[in-house]
Amino acid sequence: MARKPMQQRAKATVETIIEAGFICVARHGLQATTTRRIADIAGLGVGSIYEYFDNKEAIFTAMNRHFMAEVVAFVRPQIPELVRMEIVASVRCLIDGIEVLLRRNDERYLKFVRATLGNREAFDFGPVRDVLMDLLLQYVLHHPQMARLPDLAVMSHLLIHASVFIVVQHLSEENPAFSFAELGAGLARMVSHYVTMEIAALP
Amino acid sequence: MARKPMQQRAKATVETIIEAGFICVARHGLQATTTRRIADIAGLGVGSIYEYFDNKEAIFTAMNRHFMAEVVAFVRPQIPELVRMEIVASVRCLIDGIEVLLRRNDERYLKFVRATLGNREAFDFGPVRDVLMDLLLQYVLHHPQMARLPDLAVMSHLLIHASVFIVVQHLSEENPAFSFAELGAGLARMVSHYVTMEIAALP
Amino acid sequence: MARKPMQQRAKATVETIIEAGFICVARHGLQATTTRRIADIAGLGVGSIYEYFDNKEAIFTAMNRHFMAEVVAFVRPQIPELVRMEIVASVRCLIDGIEVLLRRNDERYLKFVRATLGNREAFDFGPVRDVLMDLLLQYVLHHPQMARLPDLAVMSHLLIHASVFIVVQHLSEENPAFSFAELGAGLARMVSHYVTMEIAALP
Amino acid sequence: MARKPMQQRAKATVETIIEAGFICVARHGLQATTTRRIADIAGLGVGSIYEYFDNKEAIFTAMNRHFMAEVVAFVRPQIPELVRMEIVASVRCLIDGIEVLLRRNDERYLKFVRATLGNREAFDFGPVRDVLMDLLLQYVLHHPQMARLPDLAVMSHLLIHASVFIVVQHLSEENPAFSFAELGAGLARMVSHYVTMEIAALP
DNA sequence: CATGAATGAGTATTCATTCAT
DNA sequence: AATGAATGAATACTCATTCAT
Repeated sequence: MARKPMQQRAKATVETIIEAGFICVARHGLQATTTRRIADIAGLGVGSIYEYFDNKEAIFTAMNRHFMAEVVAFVRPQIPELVRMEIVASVRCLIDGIEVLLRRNDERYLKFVRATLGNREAFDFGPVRDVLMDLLLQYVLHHPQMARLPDLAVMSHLLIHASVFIVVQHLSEENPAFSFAELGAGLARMVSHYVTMEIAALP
Repeated sequence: MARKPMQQRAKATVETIIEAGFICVARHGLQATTTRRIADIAGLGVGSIYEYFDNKEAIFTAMNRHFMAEVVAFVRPQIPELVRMEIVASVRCLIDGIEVLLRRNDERYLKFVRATLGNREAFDFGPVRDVLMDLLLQYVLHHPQMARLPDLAVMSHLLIHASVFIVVQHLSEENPAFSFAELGAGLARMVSHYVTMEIAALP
Repeated sequence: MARKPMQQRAKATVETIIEAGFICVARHGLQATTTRRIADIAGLGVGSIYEYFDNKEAIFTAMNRHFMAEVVAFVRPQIPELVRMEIVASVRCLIDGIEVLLRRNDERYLKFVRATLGNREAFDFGPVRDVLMDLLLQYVLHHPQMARLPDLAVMSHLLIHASVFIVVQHLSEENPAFSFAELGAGLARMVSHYVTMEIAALP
Repeated sequence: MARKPMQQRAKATVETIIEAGFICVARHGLQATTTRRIADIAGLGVGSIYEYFDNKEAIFTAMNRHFMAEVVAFVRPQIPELVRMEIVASVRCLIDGIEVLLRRNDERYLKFVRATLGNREAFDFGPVRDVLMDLLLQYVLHHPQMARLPDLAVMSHLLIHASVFIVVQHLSEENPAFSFAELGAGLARMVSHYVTMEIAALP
């Protein structure tokens, strides 16, 4: 059983392991990310990993948590600003920020997301979905006419999931047929039109 | 080196192996799909697999090819009909058909897609993307006003990729918050509104 | 999952592994008997062991079964003769035979018994206890006055268990204070006296 | 190198560790008794164990010594009484006492004996054998006719070893076919009869 | 004295792949 | 063409022991 880190040094070690995990996945892929390799990158013995993690899976879980927390920490403070913008601007602003975040540190996070996308356990999208839902809710509160949109639940789910996948997918493309900015613009416009039309259709 | 199957019997064996692959992934997951298990399900010796496939990866590639071909074979004949429908009806018709296809044989294909989604090599989306692009192109040819839409390339890419992911994602959900039909309807409406708005905006 | 050996060659391999197990325990002790060492001694790759045994424990179980079967195969055919002898002669005859058996092949079996004595799973004494019980029963049938002995069940259990342990214990002694023959004689005399006294005490 | 505990507190710590060892073996078995677990149970850091013991083996040795000393401390004071009894009574009295001792503290000692029986190093029977030999010697001195028994050395060795094993074996049995008291009685009677017969046979 | 963080050799087990029959 | 026995590199995980603080 993994110990709870009690000393300051131990806390740092945990961080080191998680970071080594990201580096390893980025460099070698999920499959080739072995406990030994993580330990090597972290500059630790294999055993040290098991001082803090019950098993390999737990490292991935921690990595996911770490990443999701970072995204949330990036998005949440911007919500007040984002809700005041027009839809197109808001979406673009958000997406551009996300791109920067995903590309930081040699695309560490981007590669992690790509690698774990298929893996329900390793990739738990929850916290980010929640903050995006929150953003959307706040947006609606600032734009009351949107509150009357039908199927808001369905559409927001659809929008959020699709966006995440589209973004990851595009950022992963080696030779994309068009720029990320164009993608963002397209996404924004689609949302905007949808809202406009639906509201216009309301009695 | 795996020989090219020349005889009728050999072709059948290859098919048997591919089918065993799908069954195995569906039953035990990608990780637990070993050559031995595939051979067992196929009722063959392990060695026999290597008569027809260079390595395990090649089986997955063949499975992907097989699956994609099936989707294409399902979509292509419907194109003439689909292009004559309204956007909403067309999208819904297509998506409903896809659902049936993915759920056939104990969700064999759905489980395969889900399992290989993160894997760029095992999941090569190409042929399906092409037939969908083709459908879209034909659709535009039948609805000339759409030809003037700006960013058609971007938007079709966006639409197709997002749809595929959204569909797989929703079908994988254990307790979806809304029905697949609602999802299809939402998707269709979004596309429809987008087209309407953009065309209206044209000079 | 370990395969059932289907070919002749496979059967031989299973035997080889079991024998290697005995050699390894004899040479290095139970603790140091690793799957790799067994494989090395057997002249096989590690993997081959797992073709026929689910896990390491299963090898020990098979070894125990093999050993017990050998003891039984040694004792059972002698029962007809043993039951016709006097108690002292019968016990001595049996015990001397057992010594030879245990000392065969560099004391392979003796060392195995010694090593696994404490291990309820690895050392399942059952089959030997049964054949000894059988011998005792037959003996009683040939010496009807013994049938009237009280506590026959208790005493036979006591006798058998004690004998096994005493024998193993003595054979394991580096510098025994007295010979194995003396031990056997003592054991025999004790049994004999007990029977004589108890029968004499009967009404 | 572990220091010799010089202070009172250190002595107590050593005792704590030994007791933790017994608890750990009783709870989790020999295999699962790790230094870490012992330290946890003792409420110490792992490192502290190595202040007092050179290695893990040394803990087991100390535990064995502790246990054997306890048995000796239990038996020795009773010798004067035991030697004055009849054989049957004496044996029963002794054995019943041993049972109580082994069952104390959740069968701590019984479980320890069972676990280490096969292990020559961890289970050194010496001190107990010596006190039992002493008891036997004193007994003979009080019953001078016994002094003329032939093979006294052999028989006492046989008796003592068999008894120890039989007792442990029976106490370990989940569903014993007969009670411990019956076993003790049987053992006592066997010894008694043996002595009677042998003495009667003397010239 | 006491600690717990760090270690790394060692272990059982898996599985894609080969190859003699 | 077909097989299944054999392989061994690779992997996750353990745990006695050390040592800096």
